[in-house]
Amino acid sequence: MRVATWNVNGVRARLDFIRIWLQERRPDIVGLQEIKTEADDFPHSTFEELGYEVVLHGQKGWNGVAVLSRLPVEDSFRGLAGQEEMGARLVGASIGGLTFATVYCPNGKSLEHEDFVGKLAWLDDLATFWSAQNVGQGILCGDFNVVPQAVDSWRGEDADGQIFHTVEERSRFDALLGAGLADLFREKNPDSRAFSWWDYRAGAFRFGHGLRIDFLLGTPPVLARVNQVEIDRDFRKKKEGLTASDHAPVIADLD
DNA sequence: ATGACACTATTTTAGTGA
Repeated sequence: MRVATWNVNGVRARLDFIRIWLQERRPDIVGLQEIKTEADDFPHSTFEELGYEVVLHGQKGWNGVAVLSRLPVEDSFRGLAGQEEMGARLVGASIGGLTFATVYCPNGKSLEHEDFVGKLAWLDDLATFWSAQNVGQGILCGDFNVVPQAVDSWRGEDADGQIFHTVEERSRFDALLGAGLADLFREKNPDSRAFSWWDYRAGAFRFGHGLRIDFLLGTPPVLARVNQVEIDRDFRKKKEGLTASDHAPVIADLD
């Protein structure tokens, strides 16, 4: 089974690019973030034609998440209770004995902004939500907007304390790990300096100025099934003249 | 220090992103 997470930065603007990726990589289950559309404007037919069922939690213009599955979806859930005012940022489903959820965590804007406090609260509620599910085989994936360790930032320790790199944000990420979730990429690639996001501006991608903020987190039974995890850096580049998202997909292959 | 690029919205400029 192949699973993946990808912040696509607009599903409608990215549709032809996503189609190429799905046909080339053939994932079974995908968590998408920043689809930036409500359900009425979602390109349902494109995914049906490619063989995917869609579980969607969208809103107009901003945020929005979806799960794509080639396997039958047995059950689904949308939204993080009590956090509705933060937008459409969580969706999940039971698929093939797996609880698969994907999230687009709030950005926080700046350390002084009220949204930063909201980001921390949202992450607290996410950990509470996940723990309450008592998940056996489970994956929680998405764009967490947190850089877990210095090695995950192109600026290394020089970025410590900046937004995405604060003790407060890192402690929330660590709480998810403490709740039994493993960072699948880091487990399989303990020493890699690898990024999943690069700014569109200033040639950040070619200069290697990136961050690792997109994760596939898995419960212990899932970790035991993982063969390999990779960041699909090739799909951060233009394809057939089409503009890429500023995030690369992260892919894991499970037994 | 600032901005750089890309997306969306009853678009023609502004807000957001990380």
